[in-house]
Amino acid sequence: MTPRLRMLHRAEAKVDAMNLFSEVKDLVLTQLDALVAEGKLPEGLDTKNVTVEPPRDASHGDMATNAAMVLAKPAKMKPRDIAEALAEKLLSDPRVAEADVAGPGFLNLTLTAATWQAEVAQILTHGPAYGRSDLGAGKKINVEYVSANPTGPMHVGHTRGAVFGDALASLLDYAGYAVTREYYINDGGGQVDTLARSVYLRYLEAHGQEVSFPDGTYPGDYLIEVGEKLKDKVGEDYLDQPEEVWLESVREFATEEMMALIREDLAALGVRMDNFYSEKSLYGTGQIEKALADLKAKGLIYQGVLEPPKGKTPEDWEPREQTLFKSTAHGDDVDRPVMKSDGAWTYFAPDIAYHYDKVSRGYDALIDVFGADHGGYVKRMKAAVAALSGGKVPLDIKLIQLVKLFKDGAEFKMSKRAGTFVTLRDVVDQVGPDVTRFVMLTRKNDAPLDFDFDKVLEQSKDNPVFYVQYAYARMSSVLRKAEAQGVDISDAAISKTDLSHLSDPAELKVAKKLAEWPRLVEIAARGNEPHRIAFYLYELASEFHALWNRGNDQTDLRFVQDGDPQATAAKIALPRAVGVVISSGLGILGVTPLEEMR
RNA sequence: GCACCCAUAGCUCAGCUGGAUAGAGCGCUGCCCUCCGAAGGCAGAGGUCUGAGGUUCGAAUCCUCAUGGGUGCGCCA
Repeated sequence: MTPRLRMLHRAEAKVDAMNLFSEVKDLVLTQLDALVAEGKLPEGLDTKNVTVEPPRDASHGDMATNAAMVLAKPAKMKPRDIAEALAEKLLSDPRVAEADVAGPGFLNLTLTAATWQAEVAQILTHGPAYGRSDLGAGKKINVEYVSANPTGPMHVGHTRGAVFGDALASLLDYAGYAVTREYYINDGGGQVDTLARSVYLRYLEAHGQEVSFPDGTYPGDYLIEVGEKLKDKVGEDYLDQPEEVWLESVREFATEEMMALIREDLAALGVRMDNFYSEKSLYGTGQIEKALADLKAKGLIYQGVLEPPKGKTPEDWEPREQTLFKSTAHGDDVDRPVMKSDGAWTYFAPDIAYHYDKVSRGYDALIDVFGADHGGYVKRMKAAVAALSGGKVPLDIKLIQLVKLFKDGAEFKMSKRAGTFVTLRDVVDQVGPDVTRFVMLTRKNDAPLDFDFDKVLEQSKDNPVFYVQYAYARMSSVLRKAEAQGVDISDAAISKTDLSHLSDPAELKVAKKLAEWPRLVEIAARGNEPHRIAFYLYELASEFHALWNRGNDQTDLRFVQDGDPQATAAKIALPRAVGVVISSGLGILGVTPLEEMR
């Protein structure tokens, strides 16, 4: 093995300072180096595929490494021979109790109880910082989410995207990135004109006129108030006036009103943006021109005529020459128009300019959170960012699938026309922000989500929100009881207690689950997958509930030892550590832990 | 027609960027409260991971094809 590879190992170890799995992986790599030095392994082996992870079956041990199998071929040795040599080396580490070769060449490791006890102590010492990672190494990352059109209140579909983006941003922050949470306001296109016309109708209505809402306007009640506010502001000035007189001013007024509404919706959900970026600000300021000039300089802008899509040619199709972006140069299927045949920008042009601006602001990575119906734009956006940044800034686009609503046991279909339109407010007002957020994260972003109004409020184990909160409440209850016994329940005091009694397999099982937390954070952050946090918390809660019930017939496993404050003081470390991790996890999801279930 | 996403227990879904005998919850069967919150726990039954090839020590995971769903496809954002 080369010195360069050894240095890589050390760098990894530093990154994952508090991750026990990484520490053991580092140990494995170090011992592989030692075997090389002793001439028992050939030099120059590539160890990048060596992993240390929890085995699927706990009876195999605490951790398993595939090192022997990965290295067998390049080393031209039998996997079992490598595994046995490595096992002997690893046993010299005080943390390793057993090292067994199994199956095709797995090396199963069992760690000493003291190692797990030390991990629990780490949790109590570091508190919320336990599990924090510097995986991101302070790199700047921009997460764009929600970006709902400023034409009305947010609905349930937006809600899922908002929760996902917000949790992802928190997760990345926890994993050591410098995160910016950003909202792109689509205030530059035709739909804000439609909004302005709709508000104008409500304005007329506020003046006592009878109005009707033709197709292509927004008939929603939420604009009534805006029409009245407009009346308060401008009085009769816009009555009987042509559109040229009022359109621009009403548009601006209405957009601001809608953004105020959306900010309130976001606040109700507990989402706070760092930055609102206006599409309109890109027009007439040379920004779009600048971005396109950059692409043009790279030879990616040209005049051309697109082929009609095969199999589904629009009836009114006719070939037109347009200004096109050569997105096919960066993986797209066809080139995309940036300027219409009448000389106006397409929506794609400001999108390019917006992402150009993000790149210019020096972000190391970008993430866009879109609705699944925008799946068709992924390739072109990635192509644009790849071109603008010279391939230096990765863009990950997360598509959020639909939310299906259920009420009274049946699917609840939304329809703007029928007025059965469920807003973010409807949901948050009925079930609260915490439940809304957690439930929205109990599915992968690209899987459809069923949201059942009755079920999410149910207090039973098939409601994951309740199940996790219940575990936290039980933990809190235990601490209250301990305190009533006169035990000092501060984390500082608990962390100083002797943890060597934590040796029952049932207790160690919980400690092992806790030790997975830092590793899980990194896995979730690497994949931009906050849902993993929610699933982990459910599993952790499950382990905790199981241990709790063991106390029913095995009294020494109870956290509160009646009439024995000393024993209690020692026993509450584990539940408290569970509480710390649950609290951290819920914090990433934006959910407040409950100390009591009421 | 093309592109992207998806297909895992009867149902709803996980599956840690290729690991060992594929896991939870619901539902079903049988147990556990004079005892820290039973709003919970334990045990059992339930699978050709849609199908067929391929890559390799090893595939639910990666590649190709097929089938079945979802989304989108210039002058709307």
